[in-house]
Amino acid sequence: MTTLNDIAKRAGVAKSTVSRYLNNGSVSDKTREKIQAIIEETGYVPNQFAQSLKAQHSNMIGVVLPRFDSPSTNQVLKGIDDVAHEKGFQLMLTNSNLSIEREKENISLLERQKVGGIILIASKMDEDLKKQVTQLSIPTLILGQKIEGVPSLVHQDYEAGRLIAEHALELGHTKILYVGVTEEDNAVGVLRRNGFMDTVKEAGFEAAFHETSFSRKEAYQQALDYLPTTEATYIAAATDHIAIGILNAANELNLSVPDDFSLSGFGGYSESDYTFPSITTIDYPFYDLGIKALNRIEQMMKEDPVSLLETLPNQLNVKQSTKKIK
Amino acid sequence: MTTLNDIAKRAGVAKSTVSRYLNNGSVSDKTREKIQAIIEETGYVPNQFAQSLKAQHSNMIGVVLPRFDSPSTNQVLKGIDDVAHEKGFQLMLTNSNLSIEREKENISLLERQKVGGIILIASKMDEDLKKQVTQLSIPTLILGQKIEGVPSLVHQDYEAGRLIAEHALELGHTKILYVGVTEEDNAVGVLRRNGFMDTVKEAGFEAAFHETSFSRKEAYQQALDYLPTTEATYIAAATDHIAIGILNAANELNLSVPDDFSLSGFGGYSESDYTFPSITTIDYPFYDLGIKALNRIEQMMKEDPVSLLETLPNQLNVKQSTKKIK
DNA sequence: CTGAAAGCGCTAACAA
DNA sequence: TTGTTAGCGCTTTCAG
Repeated sequence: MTTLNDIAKRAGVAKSTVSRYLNNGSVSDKTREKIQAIIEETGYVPNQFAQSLKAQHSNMIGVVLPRFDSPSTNQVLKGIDDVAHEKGFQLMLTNSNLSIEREKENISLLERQKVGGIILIASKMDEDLKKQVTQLSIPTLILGQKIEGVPSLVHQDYEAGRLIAEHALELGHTKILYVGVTEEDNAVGVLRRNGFMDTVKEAGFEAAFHETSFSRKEAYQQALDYLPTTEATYIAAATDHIAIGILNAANELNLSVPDDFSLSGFGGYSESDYTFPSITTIDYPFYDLGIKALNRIEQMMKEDPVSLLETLPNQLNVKQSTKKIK
Repeated sequence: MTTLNDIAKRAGVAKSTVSRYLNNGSVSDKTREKIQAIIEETGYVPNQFAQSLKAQHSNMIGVVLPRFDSPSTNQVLKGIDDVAHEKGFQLMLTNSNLSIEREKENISLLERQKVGGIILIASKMDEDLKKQVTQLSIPTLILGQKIEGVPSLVHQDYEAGRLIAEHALELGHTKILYVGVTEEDNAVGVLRRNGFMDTVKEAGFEAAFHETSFSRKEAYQQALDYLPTTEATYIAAATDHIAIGILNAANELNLSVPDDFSLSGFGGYSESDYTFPSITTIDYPFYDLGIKALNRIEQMMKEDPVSLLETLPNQLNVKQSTKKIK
């Protein structure tokens, strides 16, 4: 392996000169050329361990993600990765497998690895985790949730709830069922639902509520139970996955969407395009979120000032699964 | 930050003694206890950069994956991650975004990072790449493809093709269309198809062939064209995604699966469970592949001997989309 | 069983 | 502009 020292010897200079060439660049033209030639010839690449040992941190970017098989997370990841690749950052991905304990573990791990920055794609949060994140000495960016005092990028979930509710009301629906998830998830479980419920209430109606999990399978099985008896003409599911589960149950029960009831999701995963009927949803800019995230964490690593909170707008995407009530 | 030196000083011993305590362990009981207490008290954690600088390599495991949004890759990843987490290995994931150039880049990158082992989830391959992999000084394991002389784990794709063909024939179908992909992908484009075609031919029939891409959207659009005129009573798609695309087109055209034609995929992604009708497929053990991969790379890193090639069996999973011909 | 000392490859303060 | 030097935190010989 070629080292700084090798280059220095062959160029007949001190290693600090080579180091300077590599970093600041304050070197005479003559030595510059000499060094350059030798580096090219040998294909020298600096040893990252030595650099990091010296610097006391690496410039990798750590990412904590909730799971590998979430289409939305994968879109975010793709955005992060595209920019990271372009800017030459190395990513260190850690999976917390939907466990809050592993989220904490992963953060500690990235801290120990002394990554330059952390992007936390949040799922569940508790006080412990918030405290841990707040005390981190590494620049940290939260995606999808908020923590007091920590920079974050979030979707406009409350507004998304409103958009879907307005859509349902415009189509003339008044018997409405909202199928949501646990309040432990603030963005999906609380904001979307509140945006939806508030809007329905303001219009003078009341939506029923059913709580399910994020699992498509569970949504499917529960829907088999409640679909036969529900009076709702519009069912708003809190995610596209849940909506797909409900659609599968409707098919199973020989109910037609949107003839028997209208159905919508949230998310804009490409999945909701490929069901039949395709499902009305709110498109979230996941890919853009990833792009923004990496740019922002880079700023933070350079200690540029950044705003604490940025919200990304989303929009209604009307497809085949919703229609005017007769 | 606490260092080895700090511990040594506080314990009144030399740092080499602490190091020995941490590694081999040949230390007197008395010093052992002293050191232990201080380490616990301070929460000391060894500096990985220093360790790696010394060792000239880290014990992270690098993974090269084709893209983030593939359900099968995600399953493999989950298997890899579960074992890695259990065994305390750190993963370094790199995305090659379906580009063979980025595959090469990523491998070089992992080489420069001096990871302890590389798991290459292959997609496309060319001679250059094969050469690069063969010359690697880091233990490397290929998933899903073969390279001469490099350990690999592959699916039984040819056999999978046979299984599906046998199923179609058993149901009495003789007018068969196989919708496949490019031969650049050996496992999916060549082996699956050959297994299928050979079996059909041995039975005395001939299947038609249509080439498409891996994209569900493209499969959908092309199917809109050929479904109205095809004579096939059985369509075998080379992946579940393609099958879903075809199913969507059938829905669009008011064709019924399996009444108008039977349809099958390959892959066993959970997606094929949640369409209506659910799609007959070959279940591949992706998660197990990930588990095996990590165990194997660990062996390789310990320089245990490993077999060069292991093939993982898969099995037919009959669901609602295929039925006996009338 | 333990300590002293060298060195992994790099950076940066200081001196020339 | 350049070289000398010290040191990041750890492991590992080699003596004792």
